[in-house]
Parts: sequence; C-alpha cells; structure tokens
Amino acid sequence: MDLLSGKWTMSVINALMSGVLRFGELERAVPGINTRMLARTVKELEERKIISRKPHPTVPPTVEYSLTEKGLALKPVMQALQAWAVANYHRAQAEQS
Amino acid sequence: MDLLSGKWTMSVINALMSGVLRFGELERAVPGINTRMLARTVKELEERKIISRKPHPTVPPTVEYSLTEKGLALKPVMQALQAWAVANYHRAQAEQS
DNA sequence: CGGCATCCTGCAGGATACTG
DNA sequence: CAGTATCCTGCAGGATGCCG
Repeated sequence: MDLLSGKWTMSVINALMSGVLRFGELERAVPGINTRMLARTVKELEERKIISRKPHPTVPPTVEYSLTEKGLALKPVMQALQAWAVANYHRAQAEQS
Repeated sequence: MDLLSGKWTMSVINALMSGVLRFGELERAVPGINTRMLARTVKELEERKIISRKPHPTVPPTVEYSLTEKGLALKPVMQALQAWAVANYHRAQAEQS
C-alpha cells in the first residue's frame, strides 16, 4: 500500500493518535511541515476516510481533525513500526501514547 | 520513518518475506517494476541492512537476496498493515505467507 | 544474468503572500 | 484561524540500451 506515501502522512496520523487536534495544533504537532503540506495531507487523509474534519462555525473559525475508525485501526501498524524502529535504531523513545 | 518511502520498497520486502530470491526472480515477483528501480531499491535496502546480497561466482552470475534479521523483524509491521488493508478494503487476499 | 549509464518527465514538496 | 494561490526546484520513477 502506498497510502502511507507522502512525507508527512505518518506523522499526521501519529499526531492524531493521541486525540483531536485543530489545524494549527496539528501544524505545531508536526515540526517541519508547512501550511500547504498540512492542508494537502489532511485533505488526502480525509478523502481516504482515515481522518475526519469537523469545522465549527465560530469566529474566528476553528476546525477539528480526528481519526476515523479506519484511522484508529492503523494503531497496531504504527505500534509495530515504532517497535521496529526502537529495536533497530533505539531512538526517539519519547513519542505518542 | 520514511524508510518505507520508495514506491517499490514494501513490495520488495514483502516478496522476500517468503524466502530467498534471485534478482530476476524478484523482478518477476514484483509486477510493474523495472530493472533500474529494482536495482536502486535493493541497493538502498542493502545499505539499510534490511536485506542482504549474496553474489555467486558462477557463469552466468547469479545473485541471491534475502532478508536480514532487521528485515525479518518487519514482519509484524507488514502483517498489521496487511490486516488493516484487508479489513478496510477487503482486497488482495491472495498474497504471501 | 545482473545491473550500471543515459535521457526524460511529472509531481512531491518547499517558501511566501493573500483571503473569508 | 484555516486554509488557497502562486511560483520554483529536485529528484523519484519510467524506458531503453549496453556490458562483464
């Protein structure tokens, strides 16, 4: 599967594993990403039904992103991957849940 | 991790999950790939110590590729991914081990 | 058989400015 | 705040051809 293609896809999914985040929060939660890339990534993930977008008609506008069932189902994958990374590179122990 | 970047990386690893394969066999095992891409992919995977290359000084030359310990350790990841894909797209049930 | 060398193209990805 | 629009660049990825 190349659903995981995209330089930022994994990071965004991972960030949302811990819970609901707003656009700006996501941007801060994924260091190095820029507005355009985040927008593009969340759009694709939304189309793929992996995350869901919930706009709030407030002023100023706020939008909340969260994982769908399908997205949450990726948790075992992320964990397996992380376990592998830790075991083989023992680095970055301080991430996610 | 962007070790899984590369359009063919996953497919090649997956193909080698079932056992040792020669260059040509790999090429046939990964439909759609071409010589240059396969060469590039195996080279990168070899550098990352995920697969190992074993040339045989025969005529004509043969080269065998297999997963290293590190590569085999990716099995849980692949399985989790596959389980997810099957559960969410129920397609391609007829692959690997 | 296994794989470099070469040439080519599109699009992923980056920076920055602007708007409802 | 949450994006969209614009512009730009490099390199992933595809199609051969050639050689030990």
